[in-house]
Amino acid sequence: MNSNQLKKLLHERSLKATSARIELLTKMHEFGSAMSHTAIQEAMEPIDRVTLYRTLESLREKGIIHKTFQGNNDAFYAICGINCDTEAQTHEHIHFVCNLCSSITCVELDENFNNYLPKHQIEKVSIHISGICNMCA
Amino acid sequence: MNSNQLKKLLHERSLKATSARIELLTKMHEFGSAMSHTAIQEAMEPIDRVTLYRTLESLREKGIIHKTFQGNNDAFYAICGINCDTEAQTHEHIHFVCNLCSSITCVELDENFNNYLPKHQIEKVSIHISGICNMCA
DNA sequence: TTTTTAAATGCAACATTGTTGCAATAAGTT
DNA sequence: AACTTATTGCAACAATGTTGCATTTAAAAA
Repeated sequence: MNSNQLKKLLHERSLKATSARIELLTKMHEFGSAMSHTAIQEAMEPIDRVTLYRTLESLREKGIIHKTFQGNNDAFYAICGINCDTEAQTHEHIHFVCNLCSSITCVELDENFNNYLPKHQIEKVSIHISGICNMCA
Repeated sequence: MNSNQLKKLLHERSLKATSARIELLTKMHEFGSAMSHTAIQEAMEPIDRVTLYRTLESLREKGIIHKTFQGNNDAFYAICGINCDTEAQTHEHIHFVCNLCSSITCVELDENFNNYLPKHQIEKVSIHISGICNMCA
């Protein structure tokens, strides 16, 4: 995804195509899988911490990236529609974290979880799985 | 679970039966479902913050409680074997968070996730589901 | 029961992470 | 090019988590 495509995407979601946003999305795209907040911060150095928080939040609000947690309190982020096979702005998926290469694969989830939770109304599902991915196995 | 049972449990795991540990486990047991770190801190007032961190960590290390994250960075904790239907010290389950009453139900997970992730070696699964629980529905 | 000893606590100080307000800057519009 | 508004960068603050150390407490030994 080049700079012009990113600008178009940002404009579609009524966000200005600022250098911080373009750089962030480019870095995440290059990285190829989900990145932790810490990893993003390092990759964006010497960006202002506050700007990074606000940049991530604006992109998340507009559904361009999504945010999850994986067993510790370092949030991680993935580009929607690049790491994930869906166009929906909100969607559920399995995050598979490889314990060897640390890559995070997003897998769509379509199973009916009501089998497990009868009478529960399910509004949001997030699944985190870790192990060894097919590349590392 | 009374104080003597708790003392026995702590001794079995080579932990001293200190008042902080007994009080914490009693409060969590009374509460009935998983509690966030914030909720625990409030319930334990005026406990020293450091002591609470260390108490939670020691109980977690010995598999008496477990720790997970649910969409934000306020960790939550549940007593293993009380909130969960298993004796294993490490186990996988679905956490169902009710958006109305905020209770957290643990549901055992036994599905074969390799159906979703062919060739992946799955070591750890954590699932977070939120919605409306059967009590609130 | 008293003494011993090792673990756990409480405090202070520090480190890290996340937030708010505001003036300066940059993006998109006219 | 000038205008308008979102975004940035900084400073200050707030909240969360960690470390070292002297004191206290729990459990074991005498």
